[in-house]
Parts: sequence; structure tokens; C-alpha cells
Amino acid sequence: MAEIPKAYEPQAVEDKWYSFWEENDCFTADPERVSEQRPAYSIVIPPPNVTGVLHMGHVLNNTIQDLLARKARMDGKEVLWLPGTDHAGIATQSVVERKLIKEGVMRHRDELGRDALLEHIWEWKEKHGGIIIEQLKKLGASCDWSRLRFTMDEEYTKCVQRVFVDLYEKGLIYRGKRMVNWCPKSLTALSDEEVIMKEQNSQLFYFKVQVVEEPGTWLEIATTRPETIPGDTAIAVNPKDPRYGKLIGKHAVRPLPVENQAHLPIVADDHIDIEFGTGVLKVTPAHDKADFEIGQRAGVEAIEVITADGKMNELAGADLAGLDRFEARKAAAAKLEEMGALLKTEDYKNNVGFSERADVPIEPRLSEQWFLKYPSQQQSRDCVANGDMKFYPERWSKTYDYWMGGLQDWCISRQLWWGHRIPVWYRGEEIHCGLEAPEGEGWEQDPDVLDTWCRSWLWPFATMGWPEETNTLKKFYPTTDLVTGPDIIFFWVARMIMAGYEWRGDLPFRNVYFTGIIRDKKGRKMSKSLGNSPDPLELIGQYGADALRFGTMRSAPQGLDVLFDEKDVELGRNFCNKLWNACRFRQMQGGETEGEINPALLTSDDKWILRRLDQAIREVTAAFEAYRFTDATGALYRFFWSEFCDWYVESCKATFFGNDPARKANVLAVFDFVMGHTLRLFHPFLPFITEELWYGLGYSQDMPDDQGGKTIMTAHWPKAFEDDFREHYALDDSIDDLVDAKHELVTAGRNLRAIGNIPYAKKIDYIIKPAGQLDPYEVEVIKSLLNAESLTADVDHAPRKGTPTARSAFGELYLPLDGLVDVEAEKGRIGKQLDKIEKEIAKYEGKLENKDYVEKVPPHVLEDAKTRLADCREKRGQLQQALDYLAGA
RNA sequence: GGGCGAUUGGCGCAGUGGCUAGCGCACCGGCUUUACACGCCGUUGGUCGGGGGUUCGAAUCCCUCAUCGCCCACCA
Repeated sequence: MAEIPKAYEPQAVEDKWYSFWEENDCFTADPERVSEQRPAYSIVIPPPNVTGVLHMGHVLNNTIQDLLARKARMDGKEVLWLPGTDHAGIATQSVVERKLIKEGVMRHRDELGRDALLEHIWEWKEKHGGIIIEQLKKLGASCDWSRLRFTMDEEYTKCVQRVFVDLYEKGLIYRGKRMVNWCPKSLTALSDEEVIMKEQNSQLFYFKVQVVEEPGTWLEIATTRPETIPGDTAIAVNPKDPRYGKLIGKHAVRPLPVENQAHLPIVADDHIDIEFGTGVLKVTPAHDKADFEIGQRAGVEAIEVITADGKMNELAGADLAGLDRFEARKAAAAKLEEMGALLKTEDYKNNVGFSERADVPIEPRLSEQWFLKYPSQQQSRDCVANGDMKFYPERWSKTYDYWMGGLQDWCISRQLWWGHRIPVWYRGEEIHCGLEAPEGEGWEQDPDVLDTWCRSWLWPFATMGWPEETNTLKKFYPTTDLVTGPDIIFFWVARMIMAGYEWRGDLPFRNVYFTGIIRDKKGRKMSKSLGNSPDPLELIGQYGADALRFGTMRSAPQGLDVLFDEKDVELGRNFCNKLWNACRFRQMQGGETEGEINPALLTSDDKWILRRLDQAIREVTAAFEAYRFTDATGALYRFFWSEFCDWYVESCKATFFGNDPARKANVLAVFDFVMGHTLRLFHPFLPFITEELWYGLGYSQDMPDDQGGKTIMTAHWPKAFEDDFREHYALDDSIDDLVDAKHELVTAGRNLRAIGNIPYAKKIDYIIKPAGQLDPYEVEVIKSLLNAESLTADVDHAPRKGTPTARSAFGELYLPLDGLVDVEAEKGRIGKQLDKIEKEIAKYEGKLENKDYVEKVPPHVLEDAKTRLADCREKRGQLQQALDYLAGA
């Protein structure tokens, strides 16, 4: 740190140290090093989409992971932070398909064929796949890049197929024609979790049907989907409904299609809500989940009238066939009206399921798909309920438990090409499930691929070499922490837990930290269309990665959404600069680095800052244990800025600019001790600048050279002071009282300047009347902190009238100036304080006069109240005296 | 329809029965004080969403209402 710039310049520093860490294998986990003394710590990254770019959500999520990883290294653990990317089935395929269509390469994927399309996607992946990884490095992420995985890697693919085969053999996977959520745009089935319910402004159509057996009797039906009438195969009513009981078992005429007006049985079903609409439901088993079940119970057939891409087919009749489902709705309503069957239409708000990716209404559809019965359900549910696995914030465990209690089979096949092919082969009626195609001619592999999450759920162990019992797997599984968003608690977290138990016989991670959602400062979700989503790389360029990390962490309380404001990053930048300059100041004082601290020469301020440091270590360490990162940054911010810089460093100046070399050397030693600890406490949050300063100040000298040199990355995490340490340096409680009183006096003394309207730079004379024995050092420091020309200690000082006075337990401070005081303003100020004190006194007097209070309150509270009252009365006396001084001035 | 969360000075948050309700930002006033104007010093500002209850004592516990947000749910 020969030439230290006045302001911290992050760019060069960041690149330099990241390369250094990588070159020295600082991020590489070695299972061989794991031992009882060196426990393993592991965390797997939630793999970002391979073609994605870094956004603020990634910043939040990965900063937290990096904090945990770096803290664990400093705790002396062998750390594996395992990175990777996800191939993101539908998302990636749609992006590439759109691009190819735009470029005129194809109009539809069928033109190109499976292999050619996959080639294009791989090409795209190679081109854009590395971006996000490089961006994570910019953020400072200390991942073990030598273990980078991709969900479409050959080995990973093997794992996915192996799992499928295993589940198939266990009888947990089956194929069946069932109702699934069908996306008419992506032409694939979706799991329930991929369907988003949205409220829609729809219409409720009322129409009538004639009862066959009772001419003249009509049933009124309310529906939102008249276009599916041709697919109706029954009419259902509630058996308890007195209006319709006698009609059960009879038939009604289905009005559409006009060329085939079938007779439908009127059936009873408890599911029907008597209150809703007319209490009569048209049953369309092929196009509604509930209707499908009613149809099954009633034993009626299912007639499909809508095609895979959402159009009406021939069975819908001449009037509707070929129309899009939404056009058909209008056409069907019009037809009913024409027939005189439409009674009325009402505006109606209902919830409609949308495809998460394609954002079009899904179509419940009868389709041949693969389904999975979740394995290891009970264990997975129990481990969270009984606390073996902990969720932070804890409340998500309720959500988890609720979902685990209502598991439905999972539709895992997708009619896409980009993904893991289902390892099943067919030949005529024959079916074979296995990793390889069976011997012989004519076998055709199932064309479908597996749901994205059906691969992601193996992430914690499939990335570690499973099914081989690799050292990595042995030492680092189960992982320690998982950091993810609560939006994928079902998609991913729950399924990983089940997979972990099923194939490893153990939970996949011990703690799950759920981040909040990043929003803008107005609380809106970040989105491209709103343009409120800042580019993290730009922020890093402008403020530095440390600033971004610190700012984000500082505003991300556990369990709440993060209202992100660029101001936070600016604050992080300012903070780094403050840290930089404090170290720069140290550097300017010269002297030996990290000298021995001599207990005999410690000043009250030295002891005080050591005590504050001890407190900060405790707070930050506790905050880490509770995953409360805002608390950690808050404690550090306060300690470093308010306590260390504002008070300690300022008080050091009395010594640094004085002429007591022994004391100066000692203060420097304390400074280095505190700074060395402070840098380490900051390192997980501010990896770059702390490393730069660690080296710059020479604190790395005593570090063991066994790993990547003398980096702060592996410096030991500070420990709270032991008793013998406190005794050795005489860090007893009385220090706080002394120094607090001193600070109070100084603040009050500075205030006297404001009263006298004297600029801080102007050297002035103060007189102090100490309350007790006064150490010359204290006089020196107070003088320095007040920027006083002189500070005369005078036990017997009797101030003249009109003298502004400041006081604390330390003593009284006078500013003997004439004509500079706005007496009335000062009287008002003191009067205000007096009012406050009077209220306080009244409150405590009231309390202490209350018999119940005195009898029932715990002794220490009673004592506190008495002390407090006495203090207030004394203060009142002082204030009154101050008023006296002013009077007559 | 169920469940969860939030409601504390202008903004964002801390504070889960007991000292004077804290912090950051913003605001206001003053400072080119030789680490830092990405800074320093000093102020101002809150009857803790409303109501009720328990208690010697409530921001904190209970009940209730309100507003906002999220999740779950097959009323067509």
C-alpha cells in the first residue's frame, strides 16, 4: 500500500483478487482434507438457467451463499460450494424456437425435426451458456468451479434415467390416460405446480335443456364454457337438492351439436354445490378435472371435442369444428341463443389456470402421460416437522407440511425435445424400461422428455458423482445449507428432500434459508416491462461488487421481501470507502505492524474499543448462526463507523499527534488488533476490499501458508474474548461507564459551540470541573475531541452568570464566552429538557407510590426504577443550576 | 373459501412483558478540523393501524375490526 488513493477504486482490486483466489485454488474443496478437526461444509447452488443473465434475485441469493461459504472457511471448515447451471426445458426450447422462426430457419419445430432442433439449442447453449457463470465471478462467488455441473451433462443425464428406472421398478412410476393440465401453446402436459391461477372477467351462460321423460320440464344450467357442450355426457345435480331429486335417473337433451342432440343421463353427485348457479352442472369429462371424476363415478364416457392446440374438432359439430376454443365459446352461445335455449348471460369473475411459461389458459385434457407417486413421503414430511431439517424463516415449514400432506401424483412427461428423454422403449405391445435400448430390432424410444424438476430434484447428490460412492459424496453429503426462494418450495425443495431420502437414505441439506423477493423501492416486483430491474453488472461497475453485496445484505431482512434501492449500493460504496480510509489513516501513522499490546499502557479508549470489538464479534457471530444477515451488517456498520471511526480513531489522534512514543506504539498495536479483527468480520460481506487491506496493512504476515498463501479467506473467524484475555487487559465493566460519560461530555461540549455559534475549526478555551480524579490523558483526549485550544481542569471553578455549561457523570464543562450566546434560545433548550425530565420523574414517582408495583415487580426492576428516579432528580438539579447561570447574563 | 405475513417518526426496518421505543436513509443547521465531502459535528421528528381485554406494567400476550401483500383451493 505504497501509493494509497484517497478513494477506494474497486475495479482493479476485484479482478486482481478473484484471479488470485482462483489461481491458488482457494475455492476448491478437497474431501481428503475433511476430518474431525476440519468438518465439511457444503452447499449446492440453485442452478441458474444456463442461458440466463444475472439479475438482482441472483445477487441476493448468491451473496448469501457466498457469505455462508466464506464464513465456514474462516471457521476452519472444508468448504464445497458446488456450482452449476440448469438447461431449463421449456424456457430454453421456446427461446431458441422463437429465434429460429424469426430467422426464417423454420416455421414450426416439426419442419426441422428433433435432432436438428437439439443441435441448434446446443449451439445456443455453447454460445450463451457461460455468461451467468462469469457474472457470478464478478460478484465474488467463491464456488468450486472445478466441479461445475450442467443438468444435461452426460453423467447427470445418466442419473436422471437411473432414477426413472429405479422408480419404475419400484412401481412408483406408471403410464396412464388421465386428466392433465395441457398447454395448448407449448403442446405439452404440465404439472399442477406449473399452472398459475388468475382471476378473469368471464361470463356465465345460462341455458335450458329439456327433460326427455317429462315433456315440458326444463333444466336450467349455468356454465362458463358453452363450447364444451358437445362433449357433455351427463347432467349432474346434488342428491340433496329438493328441486331435482325426482329427476335423477331421467335424461335431458343435449342441445349441441345440433346434428347430434344426445340424451344425457341426469346423475346425482355430492360435489354439486346447490347454491351455485342453478344447482345443475353439465358434465364434460374430457375437458374438466372435476367433471372427469364425476363422469367416472357416474360411469359415463368422455368425449373429446377440443384438439391439442386448442381448437374444436369434428365431434363438436359443424357449427364449431375448426374454431379456436375462445371463438367457439362465442359461437356456441350464439347458437344457443338462435335455438332459443340461451336464457341469459352474466358477467362473472372466476379463476382460470394459466400455463406458467406460455401464459395462456391451460386446457384440462385427457392424455397418455407418465405419472410418479412421490417416494419417501413420510420421512420427508417428518424431517421438517420434527426439526431435523430447519427452515429459515421457520414459518415456511407450515406451508411445506400442508403441501406434503396433500401430495397428488406428479405428471412427469413433457412433449418437448430439449430435455432428458424418458428411458422407455416400445415395440408393439412390448415395453422396456432401462438405461439402454433393449436388444433386437424395432424398438422405439418414448418421444417425451421429463419435467425440468424431475431432474433438478437429484441436484444435491447427482452433482457429487452419484451413484458412485465418491469421496465428495461421502464427505459433503448431506449438504449443510440450501439458499433459495420460497416460490420453489414445492417445485424443488420438497422434491429434493424426497429424492434425498429415497436414494441417499438421508436428508439432502440440514438448513434451508428462504430469501425474500427482490422488489423495487416502491415495493413493485422487478420486471423487464416496468424497467425497474437494475443490471447488477452495471452496479458492480459503478460501485463495486462489495458495495453491491453489502448494500443488498443490509436491506434484506430475514423473511421479508427486499425493497431494493440503488441508494443502498451507494451506501455500501461509501462504507467501503470509509473502511479504506480508516486503513489509510493507519498506514499514515507508520510504526510497527501488529505490535505487542502492553496492558500497562492501555488507555480507557483502548479498553473501551476492545470491549466494543468483543461485543461486535458476539453479535455478528450470533447473527450468522441465526441466518440474520441484516443484523450482522447492522452490528458491523455500527461498530466500525460509529464506535471505531467516530470515537476511537478520533480519540487516537490525541496520542498520534502527541509526544508519547510508547503510548503511540501501544495505541497502534491496539488499532491493528482491532482492525485485523474487523477486516475478518467483514470479509464474508466484503471479500475484495478486505483482502486488499489485509495484504496492504501487512496483517497477512502471520498466516499459515498452507493454502493459497496468506489470504484473509482462510484467516480464522474472530472469537469472542476469553475471560483470561479480559483480565490480562483489565477490560472490566467500569470502562464503559467512564468512556460513555466522557463521550456524553464531549457531545455536550460540542453542543456548546452550536449554542455559542462557534465553528468547529475555531480553537476555543474550555474549563472542566471533573466529578472525580482526572487522568491527564482524559484531559488530553477531551481537548482533542472538542478541538479546544485549551482545557483547564479546575475542581473549584465557579462559572460566571451566563456561561454555557455541559455536564455528564464525568463532570461539568464550561465555555466561558461573553456575548456569543443566544440566552433566550439556550433557556428554551434547557427548559425543554427540564420538561422531559419532570415528566420522567412524575412517571417514576407514580410507579413507586403504587403499592402493587412495589410488591409485585421483580427486585432488579424496582432497583432500576429507584436509580432512574434518583438520576432524573439529579439531572433536574443540574438543569436548574444551568438556568441559574444563564439568568442575569 | 382457508392459511400465512405485514401495519412502529417522510421512507425502509429493529425491538415477542420491565431501564428514557432504537437504527439507517431522508430532512434541518453548522463545518474545506492535516483518513475519508463516498466526509465531520450538532439537532428536529413517533400517543408503535383502530377498538377492547389480561397485567403492578403492553409496541410486545389475548380477542376483534380495518388496510395491504403472498400462498393454497375442482363453485361449473
